[in-house]
Amino acid sequence: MNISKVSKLTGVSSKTIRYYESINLMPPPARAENGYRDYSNTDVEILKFIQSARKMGFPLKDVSNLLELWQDKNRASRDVRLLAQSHIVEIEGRIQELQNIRDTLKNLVECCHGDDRPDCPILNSFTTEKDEDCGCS
Amino acid sequence: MNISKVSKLTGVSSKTIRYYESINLMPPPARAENGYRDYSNTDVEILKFIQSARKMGFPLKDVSNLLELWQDKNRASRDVRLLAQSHIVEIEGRIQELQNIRDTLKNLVECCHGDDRPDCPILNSFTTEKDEDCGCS
DNA sequence: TATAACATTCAAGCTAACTGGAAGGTATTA
DNA sequence: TAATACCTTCCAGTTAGCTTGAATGTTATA
Repeated sequence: MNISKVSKLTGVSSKTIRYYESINLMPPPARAENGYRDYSNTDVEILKFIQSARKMGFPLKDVSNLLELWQDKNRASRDVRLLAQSHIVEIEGRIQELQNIRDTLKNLVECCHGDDRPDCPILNSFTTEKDEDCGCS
Repeated sequence: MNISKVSKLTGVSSKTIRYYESINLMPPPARAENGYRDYSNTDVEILKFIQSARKMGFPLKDVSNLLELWQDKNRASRDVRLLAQSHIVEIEGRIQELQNIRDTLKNLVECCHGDDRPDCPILNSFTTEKDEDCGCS
């Protein structure tokens, strides 16, 4: 199976597949007589695995760990669980941060008359320190 | 006021202050006789403004727009409001994405016995396509 | 007076995860 | 046989937002 076939099957671009190989995330595939990469079904499975983990937001470094665990017959599910849990914690932190920002901005937007007048509570909030609540709600 | 003073006042490192100047985000400050940068109170205000906007998650490009609006006496608060609103939309999208990922992962973690056994639903979910719900909840 | 702690510029490096392009070989289709 | 659509490698560029370092000059402190 050549690279573009795999690309179609997995949704990963050929460039990216070669990139994953270059950083040792994927094992180097077999080569056909003409020197083309020749992928097996196992290779495709690996790539699909990588894709799934990426879609779950795991960075490549974590994906690499997960791959190792996946291929380790003696792995403890605990290890994977721990990795997933710490990933969850990290994600929740980011969600929290974004929610704080959103809430503040929403508050400010509500206070902004949003017309031709130059007076703008959003901009004001960037210059005057203190609570982010404009008290208009 | 030299650069390290400003750095302390604003919490922005000297390096970063120079960087902001180099990308034309900050206006170039006056220079003392020795060639050192000599900042005014206005400069400090500008930097504080930049910091606030950055803390709200605005990318430098948006910060630059906001700065212009801030300094434009004839600005319409509408413009700022629009910028803030589109920023909110973007943030909410990211929150949604992260929440989806978190929910899926949480679900998987709950299904994972997390012990020495090799069978792991988290890893399995990366190989078997279909709904992400493991049905154990 | 020595030295430490500032300041300057310019260039390069970092992180993450790719993407683009050039130069060249191979395979398929008309 | 010609065109086009693949494939290969290797190097460089992208984005965002800084950070590090080198070489050099200035100021403040002991």
